[in-house]
Amino acid sequence: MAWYPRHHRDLPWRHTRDPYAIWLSEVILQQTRVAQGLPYYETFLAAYPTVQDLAAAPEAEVLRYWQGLGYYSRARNMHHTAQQVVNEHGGQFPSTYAGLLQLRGVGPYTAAAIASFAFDEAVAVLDGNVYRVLARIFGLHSDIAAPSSRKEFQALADQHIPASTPADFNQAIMEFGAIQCTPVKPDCLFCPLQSQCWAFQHGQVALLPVKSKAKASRTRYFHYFVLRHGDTYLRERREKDIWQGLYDFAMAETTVADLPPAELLRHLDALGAQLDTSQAAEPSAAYRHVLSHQKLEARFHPMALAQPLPATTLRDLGLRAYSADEIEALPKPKLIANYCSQNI
DNA sequence: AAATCGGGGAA
DNA sequence: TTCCCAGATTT
Repeated sequence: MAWYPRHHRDLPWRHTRDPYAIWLSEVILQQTRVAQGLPYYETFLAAYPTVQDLAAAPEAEVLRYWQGLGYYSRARNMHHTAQQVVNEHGGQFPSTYAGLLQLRGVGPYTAAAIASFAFDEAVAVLDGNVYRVLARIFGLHSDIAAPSSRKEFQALADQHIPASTPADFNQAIMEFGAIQCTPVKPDCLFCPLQSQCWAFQHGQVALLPVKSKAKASRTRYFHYFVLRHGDTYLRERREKDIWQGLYDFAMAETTVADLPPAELLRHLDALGAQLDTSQAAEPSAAYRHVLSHQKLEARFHPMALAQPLPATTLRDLGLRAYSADEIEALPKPKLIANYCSQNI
């Protein structure tokens, strides 16, 4: 806490005690670097200055602002919680850790952050930074990827947070982890905790924290049918799997790289699509896209419809026609946004 | 307890 | 490539 005032970054959410703004920043920053989340925080606060504004917005608009930030359930949960706060709490956020924990998308970390920053409750935050700082200083070798380790670290953090200045403690320990006690090449030479740090004293800084490795990701092959009629394109809203609530195209998925021509025809047949073969185009090159647990390889097949698909077919398949302007306003996965910006 | 859910930056 | 980021929810 002595280190913090001289080294911390000046970040906008540190200048407010508005639980709404703090909640917004914390949700945006979940599994997200400050540099990546910062512009989104400014955008959201400008678009929705109050929780009432956010609650009144259409979900697709919220997702559109969130586009590119990833983990889209955060945006859907955030929108739901805004409506919950307005409708069930009279527009006021719960003022305790336990109350905040009841909100959708607010877990132990976020509840502790809001409770301490907005309401001075003495609950310790436990994020990636805190795990790392505690593991090194106290020489804890428990696997931080294992859920069972949480209790041990949480108890240690709770044991050290001062009841009088919990917000300062939480800000300081996270900032210390982000700037000084970094994952790789921490600045031990100029560290104020050098003499008290178990890892430094035992030459194990690089070995802590212990974290088991994530399993290898699988590769998926997406074949998108970019069905155009005139200047409209057929799009679908994803309802499950990745990218829920975002819009892409009708598609087929395979476990190998190629979609056999016969299978392509079968899918088009299922759509009942009559194609304008005079405007036939080759499928695009592969667009590669990497997620935490999946590698995606997508090819886009642009096709012109000779006539619009029947309304019943569109409804059954969950498709709708959109103009280029409407497409711009739809929330899209980064992969799809990349394709659209180049081809539509 | 393990799996799932994005995207980007740094080394 | 690999790691990891102000984690939460579902299975």
